Amino acid sequence: MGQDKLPLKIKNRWLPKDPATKTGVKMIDPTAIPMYKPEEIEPKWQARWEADGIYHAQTDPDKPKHYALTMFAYPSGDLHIGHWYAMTPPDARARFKRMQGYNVFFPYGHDAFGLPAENAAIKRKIHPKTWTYSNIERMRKQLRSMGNSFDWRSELTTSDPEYYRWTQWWFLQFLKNDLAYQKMSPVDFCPSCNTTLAREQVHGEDRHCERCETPVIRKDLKQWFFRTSNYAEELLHYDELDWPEHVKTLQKKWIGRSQGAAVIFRTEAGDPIEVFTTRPDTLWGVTFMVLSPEHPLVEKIVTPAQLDQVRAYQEQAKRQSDIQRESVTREKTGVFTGGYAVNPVSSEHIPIWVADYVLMSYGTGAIMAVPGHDQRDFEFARQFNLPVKVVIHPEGTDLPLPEEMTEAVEAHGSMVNSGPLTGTPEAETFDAAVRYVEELGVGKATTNYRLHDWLISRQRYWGAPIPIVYCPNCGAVPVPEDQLPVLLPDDVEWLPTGESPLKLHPTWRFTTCPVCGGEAERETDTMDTFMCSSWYHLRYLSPHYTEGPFDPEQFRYWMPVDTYTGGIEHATMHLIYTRFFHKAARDCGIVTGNEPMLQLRNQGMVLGEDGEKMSKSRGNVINPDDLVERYGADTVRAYLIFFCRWELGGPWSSTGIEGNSRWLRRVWHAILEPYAGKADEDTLKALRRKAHQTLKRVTYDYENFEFNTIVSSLMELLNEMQRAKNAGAYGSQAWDETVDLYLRMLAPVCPHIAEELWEKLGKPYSIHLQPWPEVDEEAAKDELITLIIQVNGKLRDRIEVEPGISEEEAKKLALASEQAQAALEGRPIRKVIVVPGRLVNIVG
RNA sequence: GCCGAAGUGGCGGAACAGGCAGACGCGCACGACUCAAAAUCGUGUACCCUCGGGUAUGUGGGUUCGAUUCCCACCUUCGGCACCA
Repeated sequence: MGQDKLPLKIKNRWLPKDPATKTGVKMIDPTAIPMYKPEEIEPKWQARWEADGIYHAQTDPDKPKHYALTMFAYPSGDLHIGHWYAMTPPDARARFKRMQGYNVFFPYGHDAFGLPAENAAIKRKIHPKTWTYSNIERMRKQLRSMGNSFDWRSELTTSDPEYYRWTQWWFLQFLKNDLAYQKMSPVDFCPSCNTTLAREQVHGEDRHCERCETPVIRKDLKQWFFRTSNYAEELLHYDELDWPEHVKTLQKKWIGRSQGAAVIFRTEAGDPIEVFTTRPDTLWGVTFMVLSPEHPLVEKIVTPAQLDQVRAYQEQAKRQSDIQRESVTREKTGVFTGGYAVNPVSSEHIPIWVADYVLMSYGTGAIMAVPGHDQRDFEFARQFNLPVKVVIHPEGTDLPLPEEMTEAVEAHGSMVNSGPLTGTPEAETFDAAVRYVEELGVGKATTNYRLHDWLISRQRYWGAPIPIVYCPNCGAVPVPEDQLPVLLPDDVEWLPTGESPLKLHPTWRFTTCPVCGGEAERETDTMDTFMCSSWYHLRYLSPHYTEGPFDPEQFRYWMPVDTYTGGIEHATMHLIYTRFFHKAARDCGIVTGNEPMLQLRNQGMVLGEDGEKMSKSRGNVINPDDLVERYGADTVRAYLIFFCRWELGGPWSSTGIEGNSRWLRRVWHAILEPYAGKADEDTLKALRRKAHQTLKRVTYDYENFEFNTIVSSLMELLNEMQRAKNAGAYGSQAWDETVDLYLRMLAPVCPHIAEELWEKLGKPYSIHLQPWPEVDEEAAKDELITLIIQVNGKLRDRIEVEPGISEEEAKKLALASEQAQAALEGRPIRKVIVVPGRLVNIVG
């Protein structure tokens, strides 16, 4: 280094153009300045940092810890600009925290199991394992080019047997503690991916697969579930968490708590039909019941006369999920079963219908229909000429006649036409109705949740095998822990047939029963990959630990995660699963604490230059490797941090990044090119003031994820430095102090150039291990402030005053302003508002 | 339909707690350097204007001495949910 000379033609850059401002400044030998060559300094420092292990986190009870975690990515093969955007600002913050004296742990790994590997395998005839691991190899290199301060010693890959051994172990712990169970149930099945999906992986009104958008179908399969819904209530509590409101709202909606009552109706034959209602106060308004087409009782109550119709309807409903549903305002459909139920409060006999607007997956799959006070029931009643009753009278309204109603009255009100509860005032209806059914022994208050148990079985190859053996004598037997991992065989036909590929393996599935030693077969389904990502933050702590999923000593020091960052798309999936997982693990006695991640922040998305989502088909994809080659990683980092608010994201601009490239070159030259001259005291004071004001601002911004203004503040400071330098500040104490602060503030954003300049100035290696500087409040203080003078809220004048100016003095100065007086046009002054140190508003 | 986020110059964005709207950057214009171009440096850059000022933060109201910021209604864009009983 230091060999490259500047071409002579740019020797007079930075020289003031106006002779009057020259103040005798003379540049000393500009040709001695090496050029800024990121392509040379970046790999050099990356190698050095890694060799020296400066980002290795070491447990140190005397130091405050900071576990900064960024969501690991699926190794799809190429590092996308989105990965840079997700990882670079958190890296800058982790670096800032490190300089602040925290013992920072910032790990990285690969979420390597999953469908794309299998799909690629099918398409290109490459083994999923080969594909995945070569992608990982490639991404490792790309990840290193970012210059992130990852602690690579903790790198993990979820498809390594060393990792999934413990994924299987967790499954066994949950099984042992009755948090995992197997049941036959209608599940969502993607006919294109040939596997079942968790409820969360089914999207949209047409209920399509999140990955391939094929509408899912219902299948009755015996599958494994986790008891996520046991934690529905606890998951609604966020007191310990500093999470974005938006994410909490999404989760709360997803969990879907609703309070109401469970009420048992009976068929005329005496079979119970339990329903859930949020409106027990409308019990006397029930005029029919509706069962979901899949409801088991349908078989029993359907009369021979109605059988054909009901069967046909059930068949059609089953196909429904196959069919793209047309519109939101679908007409209600349904069929009468021929059976009748008895209303437990009124003893009225009411018809039982089957309709697909009642979902088997919510509540009990059966409802009491109150067309007078529920819009859906109302529409159904009108469709099939069923009676409507009015039993609630909202205050201040006229009681409508059922035959004249055009919509249901959903408002609350006092009870009418409700037997012994008639006349109950609005405020008491819910409690009175619940008490009434409780006394009759036909119901009770309950809370219902939308959240389902988590279906974790997948009929795919590239995942962690579920460690279960089926024995004809002993049933489903867990594989003993000392026999883990249940290894995924390599020689498998992974073509999707709708069956688990492992089932087609000639030998793998055959084994012996761990209990009786007899012939048995392995479970051939694998686990949902969200299972792998629910606990990776724990494995990072000790990725090669063999005594358990993590080293408890490491856990005690590092957990919980202090800062977790990633995309919003995981709000109702990964982020619910991992919270559930931690709570379940806590209840198994394996971990302590209630929450795994204390602080959560989400980044937005980098869009293409056209403002649209980046996609290959649109041709608007930005490739980070090309950018690094052209500008260097520091410029790419700076641009990503600068160009928009991190949580919002925004469109990429290929001219915008030029600005950041220029900025770093200016930083380079401003600091390295010497000037002769002597600046006056005021210039130096102003320089220090700006430096410390910037430090104050930048410190706040790093702490609060306000990344874009970090870069703009540093740009402002550079502009000030340039002015001071032109005025002869170079080489002064104030200059040296400012440069020192500048590099420390720059280091988290642009680690390479900061390190290089730091070294060139003869400062001790490494800048990334230097302490974060303290703000000199005295130096940061403004000498003069601009006092704003308004008349009737409009700016009329501004005057320079001492910051400590008294209200009286400010008022006097304002009233003395000619501009203000002119604006008053002789009107009398009614009021004067003085905001100390800011403005005076004269109202006249 | 319900829930959430966001609307500020030609563009990306700034404005910590209701007090100078447009920091910083891009782009553009002009100038310097150059034979010339690029690069670099400098200056300017919301709109209107009768040059005094006036108008501007999606639209319309409101609160306030004062609103990009708070409240109400609406419009647009993006995201989530999808008959949840």
